[in-house]
Amino acid sequence: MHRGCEDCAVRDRAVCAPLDDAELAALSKLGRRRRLRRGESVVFEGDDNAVCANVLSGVLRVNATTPAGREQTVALLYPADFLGRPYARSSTHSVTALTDAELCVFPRTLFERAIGDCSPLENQLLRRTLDDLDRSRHWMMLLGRKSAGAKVASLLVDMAERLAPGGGAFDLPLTRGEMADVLGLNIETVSRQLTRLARDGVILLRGRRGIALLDSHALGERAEAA
Amino acid sequence: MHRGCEDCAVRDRAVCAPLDDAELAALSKLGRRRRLRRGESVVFEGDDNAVCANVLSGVLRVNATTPAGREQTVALLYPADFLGRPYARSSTHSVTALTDAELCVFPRTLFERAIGDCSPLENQLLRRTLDDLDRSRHWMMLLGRKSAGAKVASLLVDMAERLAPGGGAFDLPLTRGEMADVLGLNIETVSRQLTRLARDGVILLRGRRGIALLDSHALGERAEAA
DNA sequence: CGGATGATTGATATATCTCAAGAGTAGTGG
DNA sequence: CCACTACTCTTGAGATATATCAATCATCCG
Repeated sequence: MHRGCEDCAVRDRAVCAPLDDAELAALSKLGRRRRLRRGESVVFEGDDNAVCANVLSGVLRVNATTPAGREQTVALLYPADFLGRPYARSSTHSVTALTDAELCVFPRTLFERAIGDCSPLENQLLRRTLDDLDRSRHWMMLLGRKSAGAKVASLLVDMAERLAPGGGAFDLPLTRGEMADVLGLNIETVSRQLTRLARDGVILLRGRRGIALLDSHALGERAEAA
Repeated sequence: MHRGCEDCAVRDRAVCAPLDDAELAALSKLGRRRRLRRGESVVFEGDDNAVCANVLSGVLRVNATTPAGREQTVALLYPADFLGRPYARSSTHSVTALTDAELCVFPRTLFERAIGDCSPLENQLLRRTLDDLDRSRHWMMLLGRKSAGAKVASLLVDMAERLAPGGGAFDLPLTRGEMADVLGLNIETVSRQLTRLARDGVILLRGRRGIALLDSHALGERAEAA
């Protein structure tokens, strides 16, 4: 069955953080852990919107598809992030694992009931959703007004903050093509911009996924440049 | 002073819709009506985040500024929409009236207290914020992956739904330049796309702001085209 | 080691931007 | 009521960033 929340890796950072022991016990009865392999989806665009979840480990993407069939990634999910869309019967996005990942999954309707029964949970979810909205709007600015070079630099800064706080080296959770879907670019443009950053000594690329930020300051400048 | 909520134009559609009489009376004590002239701002990027509000009439825009100084509109607000960012000390966006407008304004901290005291209000705000997030992500798809022609068509469809449900003619609340800021384009490109739609008989332009959708179906197709 | 997939690089095409000029609309004040 | 002046909008020509197409090259995995 479901193990308790005592050993949860994101106990103090997920939506459930503000719950007291009794509330947590009630909520934990509804949840199940689920492992995902890289490439597996939890939510499918257009399908029944069956689940909500907390991300325990790994990186996921939230994708929308253009009517013409092109993909746009509208959010990246990291450990402790909340996933899902309460109060909607069907899902307008898909959610797919970019790396192997682990989730704490709740049936959507039960989770909605938990929201109604547990005011700290509702409030925390509201705060998170407001944060997500800010992030989404910030990303709109990037998509609408930044150059390819600034987009790529921004994404690297963003991922480094999540995956290697303090700076240094980390593994990219995304392929070039996946980065292109996040940034509204194509594969070749992403590749060229990375090559240029490496040539200029701002980053160091090691193999397909290895990256080190050699000059975070310069990278930040490029993320903000016209 | 502040008149009651009985004559409120958006009584049954704004965040306060689910409140009972007592709850509404308590909330209404905190709010004041405020008129805005076209061009006036209620919220300034980077400033103290002092207010939340309901839009009673008019159209407003929520803008973000690129570090390089370029503008991107991240949301349009219509009557009954909620405006503001609870739980944040400073504001990351500016909010400006595109037409003369009327708001029902609440001091942010008092509104936060009301959220805590009134569970239907909190739940309604959560639902709205989730809707806003969906809309924002949908717009990300447009910014990242649609062509100029599809962007302009999409915006027209969107505005028509809000301003002239049922189709037909309405006045554009935005100048060409303001449309460009919404779509991540420049003025000339917006103008050319509109001219083309008119030449093709999909819309009819009358003066600067007048527009009629002659062929909503064709417009929809163009909004979805590659 | 070999094959498959993903990444890089180059040449070319094209959508959108930029720059520049002219035309249409309002609004203003005589 | 009619210039006059401010904008805003349109249109065109040319520049440029990014996309597309195509080939080669790494890297990873079995």
